[in-house]
Amino acid sequence: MTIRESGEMYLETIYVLSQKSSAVRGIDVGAEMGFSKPSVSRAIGILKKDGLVVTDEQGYLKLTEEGAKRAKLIYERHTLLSRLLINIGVDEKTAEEDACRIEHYISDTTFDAIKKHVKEYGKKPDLP
Amino acid sequence: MTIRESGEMYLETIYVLSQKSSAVRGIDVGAEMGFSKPSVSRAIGILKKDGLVVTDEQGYLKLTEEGAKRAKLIYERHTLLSRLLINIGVDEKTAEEDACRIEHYISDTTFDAIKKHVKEYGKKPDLP
DNA sequence: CATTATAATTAGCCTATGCTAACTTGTCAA
DNA sequence: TTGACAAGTTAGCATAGGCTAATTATAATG
Repeated sequence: MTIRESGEMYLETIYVLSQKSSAVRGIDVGAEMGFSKPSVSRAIGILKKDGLVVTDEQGYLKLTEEGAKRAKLIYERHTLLSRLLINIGVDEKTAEEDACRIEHYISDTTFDAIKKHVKEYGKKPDLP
Repeated sequence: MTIRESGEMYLETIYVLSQKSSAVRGIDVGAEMGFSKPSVSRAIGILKKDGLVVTDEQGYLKLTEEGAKRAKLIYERHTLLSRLLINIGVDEKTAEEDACRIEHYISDTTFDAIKKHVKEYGKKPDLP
């Protein structure tokens, strides 16, 4: 089964948190996303079942290779979309928020176009 | 209650069909959207309850003033989004499809920015 | 007028995805 | 060792929004 918007958001959140700390727990994901523990528990269960996330010996969440690949893709979409919006004059906060909602619905084609556009017209330096 | 993505799509579809024909029925909406009659029936029931759609004496669907206002807003988003995507190099078909999915998630702020951008850089003539 | 086709509705199922309440588990400190 | 708190899980509820099957209502035709 293909993961959905919700699953993508969880995956992306785990990815982002993993970059700040190697010790990411469900509770941290929930705190970041503003969701309850049971919601996180179930969502992560699905990601595990789909082979995108595992729990290490200490009980911390780790993305599998496939999970990391997918998360990066989503995060890249997020970043690029955000920059596109900023390029056309949207303030950063709003761009960030809108990118978050829109990122799940963009086709690869549009994604490529945005990538190209941001490369050509981007005023923002590359993020780390 | 505020209508959601689904409700917006139904509303927009009724609006678009109403421009081609003044005799729009539930079945036409279903055909256009690829949804079953019961799905349409329920969705339209909600739009009616929300005062956005009514049925005229002949049983045809009509948007109320409020319904038409909302539908136009959504459709305008659709159109502008589509043009933005075309402007940055996405082919028309994909732009159309993506706009359809994204249109429900754009903030007013971003919408205004897109409007401005399309006005300045738009290569496409105004649609009717 | 009766039959048939078309449209709409009702009943009820399914999945996704949020929630609370309650239980379990594991760690840590008194 | 035990008690307590934090993290995770389970059970079960709600809503949104698809679906099929079956019914009802309306319109058109032999």
